[in-house]
Amino acid sequence: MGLDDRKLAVLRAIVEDYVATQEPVGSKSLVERHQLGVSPATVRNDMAVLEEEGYIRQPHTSAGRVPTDRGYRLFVDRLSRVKPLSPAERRAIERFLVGAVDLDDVVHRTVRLLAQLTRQVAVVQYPSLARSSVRHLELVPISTTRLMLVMIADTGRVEQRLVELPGPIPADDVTDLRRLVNEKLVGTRLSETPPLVQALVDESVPHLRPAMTTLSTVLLETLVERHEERIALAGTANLTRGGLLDFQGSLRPILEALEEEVVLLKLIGEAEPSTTRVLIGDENEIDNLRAASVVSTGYGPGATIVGGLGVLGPTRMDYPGTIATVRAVARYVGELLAQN
Amino acid sequence: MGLDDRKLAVLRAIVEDYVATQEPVGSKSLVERHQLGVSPATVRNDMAVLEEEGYIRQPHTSAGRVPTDRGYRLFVDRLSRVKPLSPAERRAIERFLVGAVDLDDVVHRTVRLLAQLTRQVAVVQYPSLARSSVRHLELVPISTTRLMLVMIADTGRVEQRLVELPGPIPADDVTDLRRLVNEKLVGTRLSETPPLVQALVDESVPHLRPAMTTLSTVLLETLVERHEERIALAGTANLTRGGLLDFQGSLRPILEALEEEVVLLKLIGEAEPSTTRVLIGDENEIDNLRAASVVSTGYGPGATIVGGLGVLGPTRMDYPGTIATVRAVARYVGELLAQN
DNA sequence: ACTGGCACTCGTCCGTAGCGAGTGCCAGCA
DNA sequence: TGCTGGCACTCGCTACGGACGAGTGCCAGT
Repeated sequence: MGLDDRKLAVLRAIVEDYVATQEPVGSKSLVERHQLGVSPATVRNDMAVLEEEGYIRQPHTSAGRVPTDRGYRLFVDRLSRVKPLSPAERRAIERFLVGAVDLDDVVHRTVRLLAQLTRQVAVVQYPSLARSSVRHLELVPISTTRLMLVMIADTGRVEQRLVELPGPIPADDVTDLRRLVNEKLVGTRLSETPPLVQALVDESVPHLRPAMTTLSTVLLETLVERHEERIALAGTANLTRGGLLDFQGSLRPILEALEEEVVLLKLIGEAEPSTTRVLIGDENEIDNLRAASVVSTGYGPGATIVGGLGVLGPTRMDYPGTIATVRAVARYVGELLAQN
Repeated sequence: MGLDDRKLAVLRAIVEDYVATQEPVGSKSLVERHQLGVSPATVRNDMAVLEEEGYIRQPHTSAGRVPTDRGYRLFVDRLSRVKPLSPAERRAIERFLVGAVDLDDVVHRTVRLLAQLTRQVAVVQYPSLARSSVRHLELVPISTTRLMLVMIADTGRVEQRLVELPGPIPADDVTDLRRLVNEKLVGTRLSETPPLVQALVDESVPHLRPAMTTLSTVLLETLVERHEERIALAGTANLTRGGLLDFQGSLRPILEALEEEVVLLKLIGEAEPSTTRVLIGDENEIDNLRAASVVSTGYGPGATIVGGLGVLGPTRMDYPGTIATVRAVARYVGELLAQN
């Protein structure tokens, strides 16, 4: 499949025009809007080749061409540079994130910022517990048979769970329990805690054992199994931009997918270091999202990654701009986290 | 405006048929589907009166009638009884809510349940802090100049905030601070704390005063001003049911409104004891939601109310069924909270 | 290898016509 | 007075058809 430079230029032009106008682009308007230096007829020949190779297609016989998912893929991989951010955007990011007091606050501001800048649906994963370490465990007596377990992670995440003890327990024992779990668990990565928690039970003195057993169950449940990941979402209203043209007329499947945490995690939770992942249309494993594209990346203090964030929009999106924005936001959030 | 019994029966029939079929209903099909005991011509006369009074209208000259917001209002107020729940629904509610371990868990399960049962968008407000009392305040040292403040409310809500101290502080002082704030604040309603917090600063011994001042600022910020309310949302995909007929073809304004916490709070946060509030179309103060109806109520342990919940859907909704479900769910949630 | 020319396709945009659901009105009847 | 059957009328919906035009594929010429 010999795609010479001009054919690639034609593809790039088609993608850019289509993204801008939302309308199939024909050979004539292409040569008018771009300095290709050749006639429409030549462009048509190139188009025929591009279509044969599966990079573009005609919605109708007598209409212009539209990029296919494969065309977008080629465009993203080889035909586009990441746009530098405008100073205005840069300022917007700083202004938005300065003044966050809280991890919750950071996440909420970030997701709104992303939605606003990209004008698409934004998704931000809270710092993953699996990638966090225990900073402190607190046990707060609620009544004689109830404790509130509060776990503070080094990433700023705070989780709490009610612990229903098998029987009443004196205040001194709570102090002991608190000391024991902290001694054992502080500083360890959450993913490595299960054996340590088991050890806590095994090693505990007899009169603490029942309480410790219950506590360990809750610990494992809270820290490892349930709730493990949290997600923030914003900008769903942006799905309605571009009328009903994107998403083949029905937002239903998209909205359904966005309600499933599992799905969202799959989209943005598998971040690898310093990569921006772009999933275009069909490449998406989730059926409901075959008409959408996802741009995602990881974020974290310094070089480590503690979570993912990204945006979801129509396959017809401004990839260079979106990629730039997603990266920039991720970097700023990382810096913000590093300050903790 | 003399609306005799038959005219009311006609209105009721129109509402029921329109809700069921989503199509304007004509005089002929009305007499066929309901035992009104009169001819279509008579029904037509009644319809003319109902239209004159503003309870129904014709989308087009040659089409059947559709209820107006005013018509729905009359229907809800005088023409419908709250449907008893089916045993299946009752079981669904119990099954769904049993096994919740956490306030977070309760809220999430509730909002999903509501969305599923009513097939509409569900909104649940977390127990309002303003209506909660302080159960315990915990201060966890993160570093020598940083504390994590954790507030546990009697409603189960847990809020945390990072406190940046003006200077390093020894562990003993943290203990003192903890004791002082707890002695002063535990048991008081959140809305009554501000003067007490101020008193804490005024009364504190000199060497604790700087730390206490900072702490008091954060306390006031966290507990009273910011974040004060939290909201959970589910079922947005249900907005797409009924094609694009509801909401006059554009989900945009609805989705935008749903992204604003303030708006949602206005919708469901003003609950009064044992009332179910129904807002129909125009009655809604929020412009974006003029095409929608909201059914909401308060919930809480026993007779007290700590928060609101409700659903949002097209004005063309099954009011009796929706009202019944919203009430039932609110009652179950209240019972669940009472167990704490 | 590129270009201009040309025939062809086909979606879009009217304008027209027939259909039919539904109405309003009226005269007649209990 | 209130209900009914009958009837003319409205008007949205669908189908049909023709003009238009953007866009294409192909081919012969440079």
